[in-house]
Amino acid sequence: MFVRTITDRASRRNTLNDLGLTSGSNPIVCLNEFAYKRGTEIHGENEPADYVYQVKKGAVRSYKLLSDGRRQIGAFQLVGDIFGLTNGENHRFTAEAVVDTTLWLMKRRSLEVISQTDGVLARNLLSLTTRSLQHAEDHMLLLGRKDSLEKVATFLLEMDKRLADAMTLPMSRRDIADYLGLTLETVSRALSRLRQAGAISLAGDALREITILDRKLLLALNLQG
Amino acid sequence: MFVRTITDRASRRNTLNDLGLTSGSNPIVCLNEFAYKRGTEIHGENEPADYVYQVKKGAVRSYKLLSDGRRQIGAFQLVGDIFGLTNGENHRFTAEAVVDTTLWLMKRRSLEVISQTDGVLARNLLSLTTRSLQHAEDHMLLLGRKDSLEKVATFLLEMDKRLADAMTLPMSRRDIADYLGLTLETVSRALSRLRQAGAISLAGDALREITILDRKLLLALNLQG
DNA sequence: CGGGGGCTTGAGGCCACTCAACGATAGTGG
DNA sequence: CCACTATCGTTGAGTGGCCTCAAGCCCCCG
Repeated sequence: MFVRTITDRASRRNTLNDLGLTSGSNPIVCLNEFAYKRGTEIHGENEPADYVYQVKKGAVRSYKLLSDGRRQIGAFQLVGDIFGLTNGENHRFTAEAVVDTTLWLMKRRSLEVISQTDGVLARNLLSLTTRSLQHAEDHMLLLGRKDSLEKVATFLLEMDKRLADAMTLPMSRRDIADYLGLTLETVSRALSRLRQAGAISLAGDALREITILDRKLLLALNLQG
Repeated sequence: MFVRTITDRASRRNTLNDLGLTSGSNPIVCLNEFAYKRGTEIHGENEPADYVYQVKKGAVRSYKLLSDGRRQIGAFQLVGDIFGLTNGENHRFTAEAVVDTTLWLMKRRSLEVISQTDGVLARNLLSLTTRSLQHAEDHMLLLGRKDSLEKVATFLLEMDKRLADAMTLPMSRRDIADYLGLTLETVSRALSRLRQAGAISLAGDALREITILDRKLLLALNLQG
């Protein structure tokens, strides 16, 4: 695992802009780049939240565990996503690298201090939190009220939108299952049914290259309001 | 349904304090009291969010619907709770009065304007959003990974904590079911099993007075991290 | 070539759902 | 006062969707 302090201006400005830091007037946020091997932990649940992270490369899963090992993944963080934000002192999820992943790190304290005087940053922190909340609200509907085919269809449409180019899923069937509240076998069966129905095609390494052939069919399964 | 503008200082100060408005320096937030009959809609999903609400008396359910009528209640708002906060222009839930309910209303615009200059208010808005997010995160774990008995046990402990005095549930079995991702029959069966196990007792109107007799038993079912 | 990890597929079982009957309570109107 | 109805909750019987367990395939890698 290697560590490097970002010194080139371009990288820093890019990230800071995502948080809406206004130029110049702010002290410099401590910003590091950090690489995580596939499967390693980024932060644990209930650990002190010292850093806020942004995905530069790779993908992250954030999850909670029950004491007997059942796992619920609350969200996947993909390139560009910011996570680790919290008002309290501790993280509420465990975060792990799904694949080899590079993150930008910021000191949480710095953000807190700056947001006291920088209204733009403060509003962007609220905006990020609201976006997480909205995702969680939609996901509650999925977990509580959709059947397995609908869950997988919704998942594929979400990934299609967020991965943008060439949909190669970074996560395993087990990860998908723990995100959707299913077992990996049920996910696999749902994907097979969608493939046989002509909605998608599966290819590549561990059948993780997925192409959407019939979007209407998936949308029909992604019932909304 | 009656409407009355709050004019007495005590009520106003009480509510504003919940949001952390600092005294004096702020323009007065338009604040009304509004009564809703049991079952009536407070605001609809995707409607413009003009107001923010605080429960003075009663209880509120906030839910999403699928097009075929399946319903997922994301949260119950009880006395003191603030809801209707959103960054976007529209509400993301439909909110209905579970029982006859009285709310305080505030103009959302006013809060937005004030929070531009009032750091304390801004931070409290973030804090409220974070609390909602935390609840949603915990609820995802429940919906995705707990069985019916665990769900009902968790629900009872939540209500016990939040209702404080004399636990008379305001909501029906159907509401509970739509909150927990179950059917009303399954909720009823789970309650019966908990009663037979000596964990709770049921009494009152529609068997909505629930007393916790054996907290350990419920806690054992409320597995965590 | 053996082993391991990830995925699929099949067989069988179980938990929650569906459908239905029934009791209790409150409100309504004759 | 009593039917009548509507609402809410409980309980039983049977079904079905998802889980469990197991086998087998593929691919990569030592």
